[in-house]
Amino acid sequence: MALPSIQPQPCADPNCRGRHAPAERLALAVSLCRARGAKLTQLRRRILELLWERGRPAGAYELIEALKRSAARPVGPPTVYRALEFLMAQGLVSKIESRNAYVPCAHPERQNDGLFFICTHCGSSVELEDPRLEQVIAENAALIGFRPKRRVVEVEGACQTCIAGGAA
Amino acid sequence: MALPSIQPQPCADPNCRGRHAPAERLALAVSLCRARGAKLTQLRRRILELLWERGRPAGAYELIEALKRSAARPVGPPTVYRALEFLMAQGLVSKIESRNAYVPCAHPERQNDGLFFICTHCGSSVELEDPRLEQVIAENAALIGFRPKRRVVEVEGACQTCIAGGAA
DNA sequence: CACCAAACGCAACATTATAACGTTGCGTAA
DNA sequence: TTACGCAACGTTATAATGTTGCGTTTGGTG
Repeated sequence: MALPSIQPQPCADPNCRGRHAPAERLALAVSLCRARGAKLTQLRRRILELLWERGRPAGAYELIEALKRSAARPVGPPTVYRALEFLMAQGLVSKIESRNAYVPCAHPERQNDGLFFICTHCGSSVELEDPRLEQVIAENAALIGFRPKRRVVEVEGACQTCIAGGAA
Repeated sequence: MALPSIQPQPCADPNCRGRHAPAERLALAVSLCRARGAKLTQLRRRILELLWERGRPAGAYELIEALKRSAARPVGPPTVYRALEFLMAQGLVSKIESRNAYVPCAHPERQNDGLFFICTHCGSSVELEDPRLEQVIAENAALIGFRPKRRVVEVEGACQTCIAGGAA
């Protein structure tokens, strides 16, 4: 039941563009949580799975809808929000603040927050990483004596596919 | 009536930290809108003024409350949201996505979006600018053939004052 | 088993944002 | 003057997102 045959692979390519197999990423999440003693329950795992399957930011209420169809019982908003809170605390999910939506994190095995590109036409999102971003933010924070805790970097625009397809 | 004695000063200091006199920034907004043929109506100006006075991100419903006290008649949510939309289109206001709140832009005379530092203790925010940020984002966007339109960069943490005061 | 803490279920509520439609005021032109 | 067009604003209702409070279940532990 616990995806026994799949070995999680730490992704070494910072420009992999988030193209991971959901099952493989899920196995990594299981592995990480076990190592940390964090309880990735059935519900939490199912929500993470839904996010990976979806391939684009999903709102909390979209998840509730999806669960209503796939789960035995419908789940309420508090339940989903609590699961998302857990997943975010574990670095398995990020919130896209500009859309009130949630995406699975490409690289939960690393600590750093991502840099998100969200297409306003098709709604897809891609997570990249760039250490220079941390650097620039840290330098600016130092200018004003600010101690950063969390950062949000989101870029809205048109993705390659939509540009090529003439939609943008 | 139109703040006749104050001359708006384009701020040349990118590290001014947003410390501007509200009246002076308001005069600049009036001047910019006139030059663009954009109508900075009484209501829109009043909302911008409230944001400058407040000195920290304000939610739409806070503004509604403030207007209820200061204006002849109460205004409804759509009215405030439309005014904010106008002010954002003119680059006079930015939305802090991670807080669902709105702040006046320090430098509407320049085009670029800011880099916001928001203190989770006192709620204050500071807007900085750094061209390297545009550079890093542009390079990453190029990697995936993405065409950026708008960006959100927000850093949550503890400000100098709260650190010094022991609150953080 | 008894106990406890964490996770979950549920109802109600709070907050943020928008839809849909009506009104006002102002400029223009017959 | 009247009619028209248009942008801003008003009003009501409602959608969308997120939270609180509290009771119940569950899974581990002595």
